[in-house]
Amino acid sequence: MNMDLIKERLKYFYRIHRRLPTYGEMVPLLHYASRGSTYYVVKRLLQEGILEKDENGKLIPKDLLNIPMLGTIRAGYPVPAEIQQDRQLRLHTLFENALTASFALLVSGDSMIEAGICEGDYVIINSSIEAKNGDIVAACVDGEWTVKMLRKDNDVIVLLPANKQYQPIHPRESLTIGGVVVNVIRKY
Amino acid sequence: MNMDLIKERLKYFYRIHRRLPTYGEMVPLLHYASRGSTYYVVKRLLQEGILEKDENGKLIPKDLLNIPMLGTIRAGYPVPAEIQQDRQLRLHTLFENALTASFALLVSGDSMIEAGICEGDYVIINSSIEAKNGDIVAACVDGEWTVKMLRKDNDVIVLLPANKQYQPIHPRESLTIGGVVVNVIRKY
DNA sequence: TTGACTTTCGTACATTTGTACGAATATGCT
DNA sequence: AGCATATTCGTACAAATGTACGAAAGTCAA
Repeated sequence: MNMDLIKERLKYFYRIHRRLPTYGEMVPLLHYASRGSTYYVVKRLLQEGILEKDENGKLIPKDLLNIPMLGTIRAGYPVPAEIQQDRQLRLHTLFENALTASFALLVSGDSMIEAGICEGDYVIINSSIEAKNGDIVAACVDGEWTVKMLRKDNDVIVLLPANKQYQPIHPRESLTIGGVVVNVIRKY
Repeated sequence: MNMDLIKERLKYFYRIHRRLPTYGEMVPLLHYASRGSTYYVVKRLLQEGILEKDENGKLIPKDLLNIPMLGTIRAGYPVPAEIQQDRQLRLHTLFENALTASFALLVSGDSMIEAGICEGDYVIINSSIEAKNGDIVAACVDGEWTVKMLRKDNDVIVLLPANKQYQPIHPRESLTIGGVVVNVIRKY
């Protein structure tokens, strides 16, 4: 039994079903003839840390939601991508701040283009994190919402766009910080 | 029984365990006294489309991995975010192309800055999608990897940076398209 | 209050589950 | 070849699982 192939098949099942298979369901999936075999093979995956069990003894995914991380790529002049195989981009880690007290907004407009936030992007806002100087925030200025960079100079708050064609915003009457942008997600 | 509260509790369990609870595990989680009750309540969640069953009759999450989608926000001059409650940003949908035949790369450099791809971003490359004109691709030019926009003019291929300080790349000897960028993810 | 729902509870039952173990088979090494 | 180890199979069993159903309790409007 090829461990990588098994991992692939489990990953496939997980993608389709959004859950791990039971030992019984693994029998056809992994092309075994009995549950004893799948039990044995899962034991090995547990030892290798590819799967985990929670405190109720149920299997939970560990490295299945992940995407192989091949290394760094220059977006400047081309240099070799330092291929560092077998690292994994763990989506769970990437979105750890997105799954609690968060909401998403679809971006329209181009005022944050120089910060890499474009029309059509989704920004994830965490409303439980306190906004620090320099954070990109979703703010309600004088009754209207926008995404900008927060700048505090001793109690004077300015919201800076990341596009030279726009002016900094100096809140007049009211300012509510809705939360801090913790993720930007783009889909092509 | 408050459906929203139940949803919250299931979401909480899912975040901790990365799987749905069994009917038995739902009894303490949802503060019921018997499995009959949780079975009843899950039946309602299924009717409302909050949970699903796969073809094996097992529960699978539907709206649990998701992030509330509050609407559109202007990154230009502030306008009211058109709050459209109860829509959900489904991470699964956003990454549907990322979970098959894909790998991730960490971006360094600034040659794609005008396309909103910045240093520190993760790009997800799908190697099974054929690159079309205008796609952002990971390509190996004369032995070195880079992220650029693909331009094909009758068999002449040019790789365009998205930064005026860089020149278009005209592959001399070899060009391999590693795949198409399907997602960009940024974490602050 | 009455009556019609809706929700919860407890119990029951056939299946499936995780787990264990011994026998059989395959694999690798010397 | 031989032997040791790793893997697969089949069977067994207690526990948990999904499901069904009738009774009890709760809710709500007339």
